[in-house]
Amino acid sequence: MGRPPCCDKSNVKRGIWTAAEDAKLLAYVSKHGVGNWTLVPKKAGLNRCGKSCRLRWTNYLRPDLKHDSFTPQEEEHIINLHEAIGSRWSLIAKLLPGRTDNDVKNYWNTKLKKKLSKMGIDPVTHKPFSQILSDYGNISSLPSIDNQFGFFFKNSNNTFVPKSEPSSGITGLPLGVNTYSNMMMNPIGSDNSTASTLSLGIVAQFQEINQDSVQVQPHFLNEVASSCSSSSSPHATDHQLSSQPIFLCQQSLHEAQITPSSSFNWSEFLLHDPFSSADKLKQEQDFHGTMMSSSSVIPTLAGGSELNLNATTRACDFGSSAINIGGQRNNNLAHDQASSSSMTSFVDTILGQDSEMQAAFPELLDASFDY
DNA sequence: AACTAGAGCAACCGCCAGAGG
DNA sequence: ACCTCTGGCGGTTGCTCTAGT
Repeated sequence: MGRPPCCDKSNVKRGIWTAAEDAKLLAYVSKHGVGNWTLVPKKAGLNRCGKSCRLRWTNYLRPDLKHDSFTPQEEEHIINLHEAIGSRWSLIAKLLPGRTDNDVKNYWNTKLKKKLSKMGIDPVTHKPFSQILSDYGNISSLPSIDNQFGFFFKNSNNTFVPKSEPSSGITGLPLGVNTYSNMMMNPIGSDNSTASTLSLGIVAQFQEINQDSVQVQPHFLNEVASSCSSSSSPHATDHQLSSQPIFLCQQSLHEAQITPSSSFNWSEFLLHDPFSSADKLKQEQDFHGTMMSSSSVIPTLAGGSELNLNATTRACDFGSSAINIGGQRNNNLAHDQASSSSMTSFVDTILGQDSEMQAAFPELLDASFDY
């Protein structure tokens, strides 16, 4: 028959661990290392289930764990990763040194979900609520400009209402959220504005980058694409990603107009009140700066194939860097680079390692990833 | 001071894939 | 081949603390 049960669950202690128990477990693991967890409680003199010991060790006692609060960079990273791969906490935690899946999961559930909701962003799809509504065809009858901006909040009746604060156009729009999928799902419309022209060029370049990138990093892009498109097409295939026209959805003129404002930085948004007047002013300035500098930004995106991996990294760098595709960084570029450089380089490192792995194990390229 | 609601977090639950007998 | 267990994972629960009334 099979193995004996790891413990008698009816006779093991449960609940909060005491300091003495922690000390015993710590002493044992420090001396013998982690091995068969079913043997650990017996050898360590603990009246606990092995599973409970493993959990206590991995979530609390491990010496490499951080026990301080999450940094803004980690916060941004979690959001971006969640947008890219969903609630795969163990994966996300592996990209956050010193954090456990439980830490990340708790932080998401207690703070980040609420934060996103307050910002008018659906924490599941990472899309503005307005876009979700429009996806369901409920927004077409609503008038003009407010509908662009995802500033829908739940009222006391638990229904979404637009924020009453007048919008100046681009102000406070958290459109960097889901930049990748916004580009896929919110292609530029048919107006003749500078913004639209700008974005058309960007989307075209993004399409080019995207196609090349599929050749370079299919596994990576598949993962991102399948996740980002989960709300509307949860089972998007590689074929859909690589060959389907980018202009998948008919979008309203209003939504087309806002695309250039995909100049958004999580750190800025999360750390500041998005509706404060100071931030509004700053964001307006950013937007104007973007528009003024856009013509010089676009050519930098039109690199050859050697650029594409990096460009894809930028585009799918699930965050501040992704905004670069949107014809922007703005006047705060230097500041942002300084503040997020460690995270960006970290992501670049991860992606670089991924590329190396792909090169070393080309058979992985043929593997299907069904999330 | 007492009560309540919400936040934060540690721990448990249940499922799954893989491994051992 | 089959059964059972382990280890790992994501989801959920429940306890503790704190702020508000």
